[in-house]
Amino acid sequence: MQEYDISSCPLFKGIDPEEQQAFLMRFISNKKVIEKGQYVVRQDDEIRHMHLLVKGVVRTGMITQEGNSLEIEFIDAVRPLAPAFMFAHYNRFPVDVITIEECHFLLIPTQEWLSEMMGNEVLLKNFLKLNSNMIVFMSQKLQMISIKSIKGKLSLYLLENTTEENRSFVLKRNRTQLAEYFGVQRPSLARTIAELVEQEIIAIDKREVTVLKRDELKKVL
Amino acid sequence: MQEYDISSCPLFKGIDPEEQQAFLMRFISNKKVIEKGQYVVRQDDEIRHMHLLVKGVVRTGMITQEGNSLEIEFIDAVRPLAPAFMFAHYNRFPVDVITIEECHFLLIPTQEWLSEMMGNEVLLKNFLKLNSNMIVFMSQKLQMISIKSIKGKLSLYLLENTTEENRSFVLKRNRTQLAEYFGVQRPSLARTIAELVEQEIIAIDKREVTVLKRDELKKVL
DNA sequence: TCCAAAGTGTAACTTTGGTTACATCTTATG
DNA sequence: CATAAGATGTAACCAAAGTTACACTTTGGA
Repeated sequence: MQEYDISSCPLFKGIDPEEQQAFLMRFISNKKVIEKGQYVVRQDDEIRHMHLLVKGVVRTGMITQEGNSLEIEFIDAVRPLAPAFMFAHYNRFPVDVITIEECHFLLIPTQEWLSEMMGNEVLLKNFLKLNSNMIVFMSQKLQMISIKSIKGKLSLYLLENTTEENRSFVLKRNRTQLAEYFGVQRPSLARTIAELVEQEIIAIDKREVTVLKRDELKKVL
Repeated sequence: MQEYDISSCPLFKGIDPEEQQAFLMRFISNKKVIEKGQYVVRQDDEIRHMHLLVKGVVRTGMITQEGNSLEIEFIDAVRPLAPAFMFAHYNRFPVDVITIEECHFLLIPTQEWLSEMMGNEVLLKNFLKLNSNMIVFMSQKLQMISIKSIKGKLSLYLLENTTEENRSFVLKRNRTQLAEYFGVQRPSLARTIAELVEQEIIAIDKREVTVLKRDELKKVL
């Protein structure tokens, strides 16, 4: 029988290896192997099980139907699929999931997953944290997207990455990626950056940005 | 001693009145009364307790800093404050919360709330559902907002509210509200609707919309 | 080290949607 | 029923960002 190591999954962080093994033993009989290039689940399929990817890689479609880049995400083992959606009233997968290579899943019925969490505080905490973190991430994304102007998005980004004291930072993304992150066209972003530089609100050298007039940035928001 | 009825809170749905009473008894000592017009919590305050509003009304600031309408929300008792954020790594309130009238809160330490959930499956399910529903809501909002053009937003909205067979439906919102929902200006929305009518893709009479050319709408997305 | 591929800045032009103003229609309420 | 407040359609104008094209720079391998 094939062994799996689920210790890399955030759900099992802080849980004894023995307990992890015991967990695996309980659900190994629910193993499902899916060949390369097949659908694991389709968008709007009802979620009846916790789908735990224990081996392989999958690709998911986008949550946002439109956007500058098709938001395709790859998920490596060991990770749960759409854990944040399984207990919703509309408990259906938000995206298609397709295998990139042969994948192994543990399918744990929702009710049994609930029992597992009731019996293991760490597991419960980890699951709650995963969901909560997802919400924090989405709120930030929502905040960014709901700012309409490029100048506004950029200002927020610059203000969040600097303080009064620490006026400089190094961009983690290149210009093209930054434009994608903001959901705008690259030349448009370049134009806006050039404007801020022109007005001496910021200075920029390669990836190093310095905020010169913090107040001006705040005024934009 | 004042009595509270928490049965209206989705967290306690399906829980016996006796259990609800027992719950209240356990935490009634952690009651906190806040006068009208005072801050309950501020944005970025750490969340150390489940804040259960058992009496009164609060107002929260907006999640989105910009948008057409300032997204102010009123919360009536009995509801928890920001339950989806309490277990996040960045476990801080996403918004300011201010009382509209005298409010009573039950403050349940995070760890104790966790224990309550471990001891009551229905409570746990309700809490998970609340979080999951929040995520579903946010995904939908994200999807809508991330479509850039008004034509696109409108098309998605129309397609979601009709089928091949059922081509008509009655708008739940008036034009002004619809524009707010899309996060666009009302005259801009009116212009776009007029265009779709002009091209005979839809027909509209007061609140009743009929999709005439479904394919054209799909083409937009 | 050299070269192809990717990233970047910039300019001209187009499209979209925001802004403002106003006339008309609808609705709620006394 | 009368009337005022709010909702709606429309048009002219303006600002912001998308689009396209191209030259120049940087980067990562061969």
